[in-house]
Amino acid sequence: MAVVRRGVGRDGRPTLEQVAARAGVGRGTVSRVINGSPRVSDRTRAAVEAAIADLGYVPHQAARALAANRSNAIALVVPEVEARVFAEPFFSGIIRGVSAELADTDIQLLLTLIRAPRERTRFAQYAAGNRVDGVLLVSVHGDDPLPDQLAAMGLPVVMTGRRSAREPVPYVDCDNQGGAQLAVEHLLGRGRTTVATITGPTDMYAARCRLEGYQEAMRVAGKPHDDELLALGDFTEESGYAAMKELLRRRPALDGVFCASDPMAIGARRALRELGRTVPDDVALVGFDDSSLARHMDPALTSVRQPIEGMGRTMTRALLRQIDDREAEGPRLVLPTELVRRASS
Amino acid sequence: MAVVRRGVGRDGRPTLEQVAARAGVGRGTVSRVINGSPRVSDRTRAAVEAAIADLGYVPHQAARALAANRSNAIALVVPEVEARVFAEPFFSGIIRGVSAELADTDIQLLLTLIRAPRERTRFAQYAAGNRVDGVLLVSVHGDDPLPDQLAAMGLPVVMTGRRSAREPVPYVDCDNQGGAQLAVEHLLGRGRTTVATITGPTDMYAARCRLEGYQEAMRVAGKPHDDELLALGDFTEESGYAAMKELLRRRPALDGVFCASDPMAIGARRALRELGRTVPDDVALVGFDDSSLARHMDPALTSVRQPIEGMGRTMTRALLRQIDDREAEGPRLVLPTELVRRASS
DNA sequence: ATCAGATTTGGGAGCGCTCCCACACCACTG
DNA sequence: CAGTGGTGTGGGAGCGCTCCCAAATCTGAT
Repeated sequence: MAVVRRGVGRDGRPTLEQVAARAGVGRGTVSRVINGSPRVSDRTRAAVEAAIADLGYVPHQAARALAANRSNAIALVVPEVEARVFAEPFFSGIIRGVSAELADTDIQLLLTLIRAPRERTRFAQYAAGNRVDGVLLVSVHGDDPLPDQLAAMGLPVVMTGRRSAREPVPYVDCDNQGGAQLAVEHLLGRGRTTVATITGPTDMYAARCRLEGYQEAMRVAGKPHDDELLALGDFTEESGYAAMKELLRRRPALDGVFCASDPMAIGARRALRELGRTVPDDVALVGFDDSSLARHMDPALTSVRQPIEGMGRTMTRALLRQIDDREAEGPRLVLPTELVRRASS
Repeated sequence: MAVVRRGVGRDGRPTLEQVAARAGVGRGTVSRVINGSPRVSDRTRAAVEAAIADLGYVPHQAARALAANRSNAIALVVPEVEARVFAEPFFSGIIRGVSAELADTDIQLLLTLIRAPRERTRFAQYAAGNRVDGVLLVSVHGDDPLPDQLAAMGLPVVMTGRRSAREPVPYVDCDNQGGAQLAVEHLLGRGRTTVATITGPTDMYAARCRLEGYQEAMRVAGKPHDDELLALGDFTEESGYAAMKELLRRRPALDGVFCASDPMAIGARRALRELGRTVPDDVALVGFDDSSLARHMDPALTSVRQPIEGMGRTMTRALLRQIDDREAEGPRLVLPTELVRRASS
C-alpha cells in the first residue's frame, strides 16, 4: 500500500504539488506561473510566487524535460581534431559569449568534444535522443556532414563560420575577407611595396576568404597579380615558418607579409629572424585572430580581430530563437572584423 | 479515452516498452540489460540486445533521470573571476582530461562559468536541484565557501588544487612545492649564485607552496635567507614586470629568477630587456605552468610542467567513484610535476 | 521424487512535471 | 433574463523510465 504523501519530493525537496497546496491553488496554476503563462490573475500569481519563495522551490528539470519533451540544454560541439581551437582564445571567447547569453535563461550548456569519428556518430545518436534542444557547432571543416545530419533531424543548429559560400545550415561568421583586405591595405598604406601572404588550408572557407581579401587589396592598389607572393600554410606555426622561408627564397626583397593566422605569423617571424631580417624595419608582419600570441610576440603583432565573444552571443541568441519557434529563419550573419595595430607593421 | 499504444514514443523513437515487446520479455528485464545488471541470463540478454540494435533504441535520459533520481551529468565549475584560467592552457587541459575520462560513460559534462557572486548562489541552488550528480571545481581561491556548501548538501565534489594544507574537501593537486624546488635547484645547479623569486598571490595555497619550494631549495644549497630576493606578484604579467624591476633595484647582481607563473616570467623578461639584461646570459629565468607562452617566449622559457590532463582524468575518475558509492573516500592526491628545460636557463 | 534456496523474470507503482479538457465564473449583449 | 463568449482554474492522464515485490523457474541435496 502506497503511503500517501502528495507533493513531498523524495529527497525532501518541495514539489510543484506542495507549492500548489501552500498557495491554495491547483497544480496547473503553479505550472502556469512557473512557465510565465499570461493566463493567470495577478492575485493568484502573487500567491504562488510567495509559496515558491517560502518553500524555496526549484523545478525538477528531469521531470520537466520528460513531461514537456524538451531538455533545456544546448550542446556546444567542438571538433577537437582542431587542437588549435583550444590553445587559442577563440574557443574560450566563444564559450564566454555563449554562456553570457545563457546566463539569464535556465538553459544548460553541454560541452561536447569530438575527436574520433566514433564520437561523431555517437554524438549524432545522442542528439537524436532528445537530450539537447539545439546545437552550436564550432569551427567546422569544409566537408563535415554533421551539420546537415543534425539539421535533417529537425534539430535547430547554428555554426560559427561557413563551410562554403553557399552554406545551407544557419551560421554566424565574421568578415574574413574584409579583415584580410584591411590588413593588406594597412601594409600597403605604410609604404610596403612587395606584400606577400601565407594562407590557411584551402579546404577551409575562412582561409579562402582571407586569401581573397589579400588579392582584392592588391588588385585595388593596382599591384600586378603575382603567384610567387603566395605561400600555402595550414594555420600552424610550423607551416608559417616553412612558408616564410619559401617566400624569402622566391622574393628576397619582400617587405610585408599578411599571415592568415597568428601562429603562422609567429612561425614567419622565427624564419625572418633566422635569416637576419628585422620586424618591422625589413619586413612588416600582420596576423589574423588577435590571439594572446599576438600581444606577446616580439615585436607585438598587428592582427585582425574577430568579435569572438559577440559571435558566441549572437549564435546563441539565434539558436534560442529557433528553439522557441521552429519556423524561425536561421541566422546567416557576417560580423565585422577590425585591425589591431601593433609594433610589427 | 486514452488511445492505447503501449511502447511507442511520442516522437516515433522506440521506447523501452517496445524493446521489451520485440524481445518477448518484460520491461524490467530490458531495464536490467541496459543497466548492466548481472541478474539476467545470457540468452535473455542476447535477445534484448538484438532488439535494441534492431530498433535503434536509445534510452530517454530525462525519463531515466526522473525515475532513478540521478541526472547522469556532472558539472565542471570554473570561477571565471580568474580570466587567467582561460587564456592559459590549464583550463583546456583539464577539460580535455575530464572529457577523455567521460568518453566511455554516458555521463554528460556541464560547463559552468561563475563570474558574479549572483551566479555563485545560482549555481548552488542549481546543484541543489538534482541536476548534477557531482561537481568538479577548478582553481578555487583560498576563501571560497562553495566547495564546503556543495559538500554539505551531500553532493560529491572534487577540486583541482587545495585551499590550504588542511583541505577538508577531496582534491587532486600537483606538487607545487616539489616543482618549485626542482626549478630552483636547476638554477643553482647551472651555477647561478643569486637566485630570486617572484611569488603568486599569497592568499592562494599553490602560490605559498611554490614559495616554500624556492625557500627549501635555497636552504638545502646553504644559501642564507634573504628577503630581498623575494618579490610579491599575483600571477599576472604586469605584476611580474613590476616585481622584476623591484628585484633588480634591490639586487642588481642577481643572476637567476624563479617566477611562480609563466605570465609573470614574460613580464620579468620584458623588465630585463628594458634594463639591458640578457636572458639567459645575465639572468636565467624559470617559469611555472609550462603554458604555450613558455614555448613562444624569446628565448623559450624553462618551466615547471603540471600533469594537467592527468589531473582532469584523475579527478573525474575519483568523482565517478564517489557518485557510484557515496561512502567512498574522496581523493587527496598530489601528482608529480617536472621541469621542462628550454633556452632561458 | 521432493523441497529449500537461489536465480530469473514480469509488471505495478510512481518519479514530478506539462498538457489539455472541462468547468466555473465573469462581464456583456439583445 | 437567457444567451454568448471570454478568462481563470482544477486536476486527470501520461511522459519513459527504475525500483522492487512477488511469482516463476531452476538448481542440487536429500
